[in-house]
Amino acid sequence: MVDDRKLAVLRAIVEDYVSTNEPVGSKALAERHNLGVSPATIRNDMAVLEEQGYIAQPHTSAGRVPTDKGYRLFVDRLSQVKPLSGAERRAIESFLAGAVDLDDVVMRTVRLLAQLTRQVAVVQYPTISNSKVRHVELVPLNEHRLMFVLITNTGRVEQRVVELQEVIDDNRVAHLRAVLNACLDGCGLASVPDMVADLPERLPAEDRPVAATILSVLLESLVDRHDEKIVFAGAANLAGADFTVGLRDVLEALEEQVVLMRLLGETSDLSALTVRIGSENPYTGLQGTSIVAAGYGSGGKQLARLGVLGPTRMDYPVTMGAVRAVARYVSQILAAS
Amino acid sequence: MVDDRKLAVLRAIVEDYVSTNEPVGSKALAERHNLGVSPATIRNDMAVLEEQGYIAQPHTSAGRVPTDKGYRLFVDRLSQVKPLSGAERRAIESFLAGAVDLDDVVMRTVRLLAQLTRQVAVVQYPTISNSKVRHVELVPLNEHRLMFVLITNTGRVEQRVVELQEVIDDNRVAHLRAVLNACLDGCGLASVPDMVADLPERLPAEDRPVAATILSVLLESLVDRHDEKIVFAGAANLAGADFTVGLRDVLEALEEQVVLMRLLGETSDLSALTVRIGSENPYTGLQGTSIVAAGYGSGGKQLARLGVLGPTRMDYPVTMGAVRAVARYVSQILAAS
DNA sequence: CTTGGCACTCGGGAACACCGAGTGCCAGAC
DNA sequence: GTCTGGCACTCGGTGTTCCCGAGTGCCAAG
Repeated sequence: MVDDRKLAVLRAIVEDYVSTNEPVGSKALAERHNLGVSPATIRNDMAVLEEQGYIAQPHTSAGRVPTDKGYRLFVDRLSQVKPLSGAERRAIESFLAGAVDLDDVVMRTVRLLAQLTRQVAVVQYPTISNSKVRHVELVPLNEHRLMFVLITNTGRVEQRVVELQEVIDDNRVAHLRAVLNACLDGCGLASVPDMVADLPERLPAEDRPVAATILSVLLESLVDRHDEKIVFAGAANLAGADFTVGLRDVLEALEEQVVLMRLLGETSDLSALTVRIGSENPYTGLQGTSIVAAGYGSGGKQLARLGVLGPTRMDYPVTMGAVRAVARYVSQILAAS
Repeated sequence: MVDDRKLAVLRAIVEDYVSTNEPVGSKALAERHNLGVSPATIRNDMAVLEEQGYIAQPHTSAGRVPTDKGYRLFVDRLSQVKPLSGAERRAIESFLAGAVDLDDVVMRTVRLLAQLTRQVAVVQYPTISNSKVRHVELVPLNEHRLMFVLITNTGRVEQRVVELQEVIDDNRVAHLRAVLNACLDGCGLASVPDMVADLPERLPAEDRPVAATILSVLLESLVDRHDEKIVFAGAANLAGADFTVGLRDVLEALEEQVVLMRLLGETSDLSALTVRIGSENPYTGLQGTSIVAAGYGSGGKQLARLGVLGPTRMDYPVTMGAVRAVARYVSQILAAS
């Protein structure tokens, strides 16, 4: 039985605990929020909430602290995403507008998010498999080597050096380049393997070995980048917050691309604002932390995700507002470029 | 007056303090190292060393701790760089050998160094101004836009999107590309501005506005990257070590490209192994840390620097050995590619 | 110059008492 | 039935005191 007042009490507990970082007691609650009832009544409610697992006592005779389950209820039913102030929105806009290329967009985004939320920001590079080929370039470096550059419509550039078995002159390179571009231009990266499967047969016999070498490198570069690149910033913000779990574990997780990847990405719905609270998180070592993430991408299609990581005890409405806003602005920027 | 025995005492103090992280007293010294004299004698020596500023007492009636000046003397005169073990060398080699491009080399290097030294590793991307142009590519994106790509001999790729005022067809792009490459191929980046200064005049009048736009972007991309890119890894290693100064300051410094840059780069001699100890370091907030850095680069020429940052109380011989070894191997890898 | 002896210092840990915020429970009021 | 004031109880955190021992400086003798 969870009536309205109990929910109000839970909300008050979460809010107070988030702002003070100290277990909150019945008396303080009655004073700071006008719930219209006495501390004793609140105590009764708290006893019920505790029994149901929404709050807990660090030890007897201390105030209550929200549990992960309590935060979850708070996020789901008791709070609203808090929109940013006008000044903040303008700051985001002007800060992101100055970006010169994709790297720059990502770097600015992650810093912005870290600064805005005063927490650790994490940004995944746009997933290559959702992008399309905009151009393929072959650049001869010397007789036996050429550099292969793949440019996608998200502005991403993949480069590889290809070692060739035989000498190849500029004309043949130009021809290969033309064939490749004709074949791949505008084609989704996911379908590249299909498109190039029969390509060698359509070339003069002499060019086939070279083409095969290049294609293998091309395909490899696609697979390779399946381990998506992820960057983070704002680690300094961890220093202030004291984690129940060691700071070391958190820092280690942050440097593990794979872990970060799954933190952001392991969700079915890319577009929604997802919140993962404390133990909902699959990784030990990140038990005391929550993740707020959102998808972003150009043209309505979600390409990748970004988010922040902070202590479970975070201001969810504000954090969610910041993440959502940044995701939207980045999407705009990407769509425009 | 610093006789040999006093130096031996200082060395013993540094070694013991580094390994135990506790102020070291005269008795312990006499036991652990066979200096052939009694604790009382050592006390006298210690009193002299303290007076000269090489060691200090955290408080009366505690052991001695090396000062920055003491570490400096130790590094300069009392220790030798410790070579890596064969196993470590092989590990480095095989780990770096798998790199596919410049980004990958840098990323692997920084991780390797962090793991090897158990400290924070910092790697600067090869300085573009020491590189040469290998190829310039212009890729039409649509009628009003083209992507400009600059490839250097260090494998670095700079890309910019150029917005044009007028429609430009493929033939004119091809022509421009040819002219640009003819003019710039093999030319050092530093001399690019000179080389292109009179280029517009050598083109047909109709192409001049377009060329000017492209060139301005080109020049800007050179200047822009003067704020060199720097990456770090191993922040988790900071969690263990307790700094006299706050961990937060260190993390903040690490995320400030400019600060890192100067930490690594502010030295005249690129090739030497440089060590900056505690307060020798210009930045408050990094007082309790030391930096060990070395230059690296392909073909005997130093292109950039790499190093590690750790508590002043670090094992200098081992750290220096690791930094030197990694710098050498990276140079080899770069030279080969 | 080195050494053993000796008195002195002082940080850090253990033991202890105390305070007060906070709780649970109960009887009475609305 | 629900709320409220009262009351006894708990217990973490803080401040105090005390003591120990590592370490020192100094001095006189070898």
